[in-house]
Amino acid sequence: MKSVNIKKISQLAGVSPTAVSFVLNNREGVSEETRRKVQEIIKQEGYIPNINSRRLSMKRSFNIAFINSETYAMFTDAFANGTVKAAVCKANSMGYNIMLLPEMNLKNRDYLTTVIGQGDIDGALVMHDIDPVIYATLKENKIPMVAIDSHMQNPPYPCIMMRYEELAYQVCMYLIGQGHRDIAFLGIESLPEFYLRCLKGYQRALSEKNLPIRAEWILSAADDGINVPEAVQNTLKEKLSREHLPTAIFCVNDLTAIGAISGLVQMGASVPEDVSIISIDDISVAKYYIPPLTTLRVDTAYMGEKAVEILHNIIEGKSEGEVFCMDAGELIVRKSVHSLNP
Amino acid sequence: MKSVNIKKISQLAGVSPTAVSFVLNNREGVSEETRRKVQEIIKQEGYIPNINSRRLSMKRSFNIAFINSETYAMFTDAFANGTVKAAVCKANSMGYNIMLLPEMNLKNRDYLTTVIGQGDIDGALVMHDIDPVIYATLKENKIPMVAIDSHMQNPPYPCIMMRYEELAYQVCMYLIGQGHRDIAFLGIESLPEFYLRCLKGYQRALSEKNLPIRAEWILSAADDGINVPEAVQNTLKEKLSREHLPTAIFCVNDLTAIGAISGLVQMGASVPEDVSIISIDDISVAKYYIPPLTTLRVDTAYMGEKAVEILHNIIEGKSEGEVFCMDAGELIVRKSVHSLNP
DNA sequence: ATGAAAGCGCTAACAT
DNA sequence: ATGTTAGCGCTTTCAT
Repeated sequence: MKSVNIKKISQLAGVSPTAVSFVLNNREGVSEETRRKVQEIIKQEGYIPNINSRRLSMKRSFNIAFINSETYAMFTDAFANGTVKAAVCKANSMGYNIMLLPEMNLKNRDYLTTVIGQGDIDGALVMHDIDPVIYATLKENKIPMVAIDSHMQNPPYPCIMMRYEELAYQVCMYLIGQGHRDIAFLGIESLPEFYLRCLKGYQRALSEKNLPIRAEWILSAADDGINVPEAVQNTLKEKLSREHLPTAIFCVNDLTAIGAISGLVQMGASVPEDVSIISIDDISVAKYYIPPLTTLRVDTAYMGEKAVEILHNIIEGKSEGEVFCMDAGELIVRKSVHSLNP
Repeated sequence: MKSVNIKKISQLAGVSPTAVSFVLNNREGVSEETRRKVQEIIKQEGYIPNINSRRLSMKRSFNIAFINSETYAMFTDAFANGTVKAAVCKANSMGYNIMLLPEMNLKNRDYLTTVIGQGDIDGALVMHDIDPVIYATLKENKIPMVAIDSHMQNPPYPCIMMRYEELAYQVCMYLIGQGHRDIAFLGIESLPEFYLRCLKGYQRALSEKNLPIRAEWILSAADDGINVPEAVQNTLKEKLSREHLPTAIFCVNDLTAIGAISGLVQMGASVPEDVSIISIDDISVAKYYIPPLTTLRVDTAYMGEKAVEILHNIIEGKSEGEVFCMDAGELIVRKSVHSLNP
């Protein structure tokens, strides 16, 4: 197809392929005059270097894999939307392609090994956390990775983290500020580390305001990580009775909040009149839900970009990787919290 | 890193690199004995051929790009979830990687040109439809593409299609079967072709049952393709009055239905008691919305797989591409439609 | 059926 | 600063 290659460019410019290569890679070692001449020819011919040749000689793929772990489905995770888009743009602007890998079950794990063996991955990005087996595979093969929004308290790998305890604290303080005293906590078991961190924030806020922490109001849904709202819905109907309800529930994320609201409505309670709901994330449907969710927004786009930057630095050997903590989020006040203040 | 290459394998097996290459690619021209011996050595050494070398010599990338057009954000399109996952798995099983490209605005279009110029794409997949400029770029560069769920009536490119007129008809007939006579149509302007096809089905159903088609009940929201529910919400509040409402609205997709419901609720109407809502898609939140949506489910996973198959055949020169029509969908009856039958 | 050898289009070490 | 040349690890043509 495209017959113009580095050799042809070098001939047209009257220089050696090396000179052209240097110009292409912005390296010094060519005179300004040569550089300009080469650049002109390149532009004139619309020349774009063949990436595969480059890959072969440099033993690098310029590919970053987006890996999904077995228990996690990125494309049903509303949270991931902003992150992925931003990561793709950032990666592209830095010369990487983003390669999409399937959810990592046993069969697909072999595929990962193959792709790595082929030399087709320079690094990997992961949403939230990574299956230990997959992580081991990456490590064995010296493929650097960065987790975006790790839920762990002390993640063993480079990642972008939110201060979830802090966020939970902030959200609960808001509830208290609105006059709530009977505040329940609602977490999901598929995200145990995340659960614990949020719970800590909840407990700290209540303690600080001398509010009793009642065991009956620490709720958890035994979800499978996929159908979160449904599991939450069932949990609520099972564990709460219409007659004895908290005035507010802090749900660990929007999907949980959605499940909670639909569960409460099915029980005949109304939100926010009977029970206020607050959560963390601000996923795209949050503002169209009924009632629109009051939730703590997280800057997902920035997380995606930052993750790519960190990964790049590891790939280039400029860094060992880091745990990057995001600043706190922004509370988006909508309609799911009712004020009890006079 | 991995120092084992085809040469080493050939030496260990006591044959030529050519023989090994033939074995790797399942080509004839080697004796059964040689083949077995080579396979044994390959297994023993855990040898995986270098993909970039392969790409260079074959002038093929084994990459399929997932392209998003400017006015469309795949990761906020709940519909795309199932499709993308299935497409990735299928593509991988056929030896392709899926490369994620950013939304195609002007700047990113240059990136597409670059990626193509680099020789890094064998074919492209697109959700719904593709920007004409992007399509032209692909065509100029002889990059085959397949659109998944094209909304066009007569798409000029290979694609997977739903019979939306048929689906709309089916859905409206269901409404009529539930005793509804005052049925409104609600489309979105960002999807004009899709709008028209659904409208046709709506009109056909009503005509067939001798129901009047009233201009005032053919509603359209002037959305930007991104914040669909919000635009729909506003449209409804503007064009409908609480006193004069249809008993049912057929919304062209779930996101539109969500906007419609929240708009109606804000107007003081209740769904489905005052107004029934039905739509097409069955996106993941559909069953958690209040009320849970009655909607026509589309087999998104199958669409993704089929698209990859068709694309592969074009890439291999086995086919010119085709327009593949899906069978009709499955009506998921939940709570958003109220029966008016005695 | 088998192997030698010439690419594929770059990068990089080395010589000038 | 510039050019020569030898890879990178495959596929493929062409002899044998």
